Amino acid sequence: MDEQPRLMHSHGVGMAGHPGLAQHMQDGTAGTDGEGRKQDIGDILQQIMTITDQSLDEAQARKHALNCHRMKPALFNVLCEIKEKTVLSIRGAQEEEPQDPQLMRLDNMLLAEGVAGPEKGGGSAAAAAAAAAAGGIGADNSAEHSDYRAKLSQIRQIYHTELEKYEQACNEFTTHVMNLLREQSRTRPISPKEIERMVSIIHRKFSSIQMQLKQSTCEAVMILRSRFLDARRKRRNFNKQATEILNEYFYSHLSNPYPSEEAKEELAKKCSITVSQLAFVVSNWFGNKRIRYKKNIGKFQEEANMYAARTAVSATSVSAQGSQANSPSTPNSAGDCSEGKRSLLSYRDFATVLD
DNA sequence: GTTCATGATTCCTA
DNA sequence: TAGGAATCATGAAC
Repeated sequence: MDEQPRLMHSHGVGMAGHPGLAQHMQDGTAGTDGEGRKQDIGDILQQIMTITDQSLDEAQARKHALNCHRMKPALFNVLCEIKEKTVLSIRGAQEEEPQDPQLMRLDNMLLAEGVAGPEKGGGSAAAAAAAAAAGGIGADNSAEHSDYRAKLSQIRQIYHTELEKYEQACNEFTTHVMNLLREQSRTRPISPKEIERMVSIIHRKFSSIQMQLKQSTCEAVMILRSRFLDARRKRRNFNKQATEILNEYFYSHLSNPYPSEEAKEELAKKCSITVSQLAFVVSNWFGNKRIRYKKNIGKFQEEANMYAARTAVSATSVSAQGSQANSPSTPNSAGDCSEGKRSLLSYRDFATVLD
């Protein structure tokens, strides 16, 4: 500590190796005339230049002396306070912004799509919803559905990997900066608050990078979703077996071709329509079939006869054991046909007559 | 490329 | 709200 007299002047405030500067700061009167001022500046510059001439050991020793000086904490506290009251406080006020609504939207969307948050059964409810909206037939559709789920899962995986990378990088960088600032705080006034602020600035920077990642992920999900949903109008024909099952039902219930919900579901299962809303697909089929049969009974006559014959054979073989047992549950009874649900037999009869 | 068959969608009505 | 009717869209056959 024999260096201290060199470091500090009589009033206790001085910078290591800069007595002239300390003196200048201290009395504030140096250089009242031009010559004196020039002399002071020259001294300061000289002292700065001599710093570079110092050996590393000497510099370290000075640094250590400064760190150990009894007045250092007090001086740094004062300087920190001054900083707080000036530039940093202004910057701090500017930095306190509410959470970005855009980021919130992205977060919500990623949650809704099942990309962020806990994994929902490997493919998310959104995938199921999209698949349901797409409807579809048999294995074809379930394959498409699983394709959608697989792709969504890939997106999810990439998103989480990237997110993890960003978080890791952010943590590493934050730790590095914090260590650096702590180290620097020995030689220049840096308050813990300032370090905190710096950390939050870093976090904000990284979260803006994260936002880009979230944005790209959302875009990818949207593209995937639109591709999948665009396939809604893509016609996937029922396979032959499914058509046979539906036709069989249709012609065997020609007097009332309006399958109940249960019957529709049963038919859908029989036709291997594996996704939700399967009854909806069957409804479409029956809707189309009814209208087309009605419009062109003559054309369907042969088909009707064929299925009628089949039903008759089947009914004979099954005999009195209840021929309906093999077919999906009974349709809405012909007796309660409303105005819109007319028997198509009358149309066939007319057509037969007209033929 | 055209035509046909047929699944899907939309609008309207009872 | 379910079903009819019209229409669109697309796969398959030629």
